[in-house]
Amino acid sequence: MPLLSDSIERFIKELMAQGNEVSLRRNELAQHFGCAPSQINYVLSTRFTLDSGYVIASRRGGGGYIRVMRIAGGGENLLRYMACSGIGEGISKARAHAMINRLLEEKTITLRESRLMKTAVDNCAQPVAGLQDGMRARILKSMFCVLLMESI
Amino acid sequence: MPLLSDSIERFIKELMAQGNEVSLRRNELAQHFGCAPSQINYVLSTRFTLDSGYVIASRRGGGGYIRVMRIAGGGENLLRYMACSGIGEGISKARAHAMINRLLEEKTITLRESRLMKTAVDNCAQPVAGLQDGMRARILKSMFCVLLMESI
DNA sequence: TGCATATAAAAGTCAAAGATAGTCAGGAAT
DNA sequence: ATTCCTGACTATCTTTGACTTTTATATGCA
Repeated sequence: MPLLSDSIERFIKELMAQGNEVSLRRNELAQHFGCAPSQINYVLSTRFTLDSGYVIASRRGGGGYIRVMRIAGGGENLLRYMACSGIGEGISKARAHAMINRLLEEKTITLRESRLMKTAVDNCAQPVAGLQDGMRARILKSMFCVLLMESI
Repeated sequence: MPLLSDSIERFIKELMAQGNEVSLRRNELAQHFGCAPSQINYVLSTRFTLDSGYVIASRRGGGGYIRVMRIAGGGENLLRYMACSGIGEGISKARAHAMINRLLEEKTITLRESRLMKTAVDNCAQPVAGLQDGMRARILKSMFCVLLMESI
């Protein structure tokens, strides 16, 4: 008897065979496999991670969905390496900036993009009052300011 | 089956295709979509917000109406407004996305930039193990993945 | 006529119900 | 020991309906 998680993983990957994206209803999928809905979350969070090249987006409420996207671009490129292997569970500010600079030198990103990325990693790493909303506000503001500087 | 709210949103935006303003009768519109009149208010208050560049004016009583107006103009002024007045000490995910979408529609930022910004605000607001380095790693990874992704 | 009041015709508000998805602790299986 | 799986609880998004407020118009009366 194959593992439930493996079956669900394979099923989702088959759905994605055409195209790099698929949209799921969590409850439907759970019913199809006769398991708890939260099992789907388990599979997604263990088998469709950023590190393994997937991005998940979802929405709750009526008309809710889970979208699984596969990151394109096979093998060799620098970005892929950086995204998948170059960062572990944690990274210093210095290393983050170094990686961003490297992408800029390779012309993989623009100057503006590099500045947006740097301000995001710089500002995300300090604690802030009003936890979630406060952090969001700080990062967003810092990015707006980057754009504003650029436009002057 | 597309979501009712989405259909109504699209319908209103199509009506506005010519010109930056449209006038509606709430009850007529509700009847057209076979829904409760208050549904229209819901759509207006979630999809036609100030952050996303709309202003609503209305009048009750006989001859009542709802007028939806699109605020024109992007660039430096919009950025300055958003950076200075648009965000307080905290901001929700929904508002942050609305503002970023608006910048995109006004062509003040590119699609790629909008995706980088969204992923930064989305990922900065969840707790993470290994506080500072962990947060930096997650944001950086998520931004690298945006760059890798062909389509969202 | 001119004013006050009633009636009708809008639109607004808000809380509750419905419809999804997410989280997390803990037991089960390997 | 680690990975798998579930269920209870939480969070978010949509839709509705009962009730309120506002405005225009009709009616009645001095």
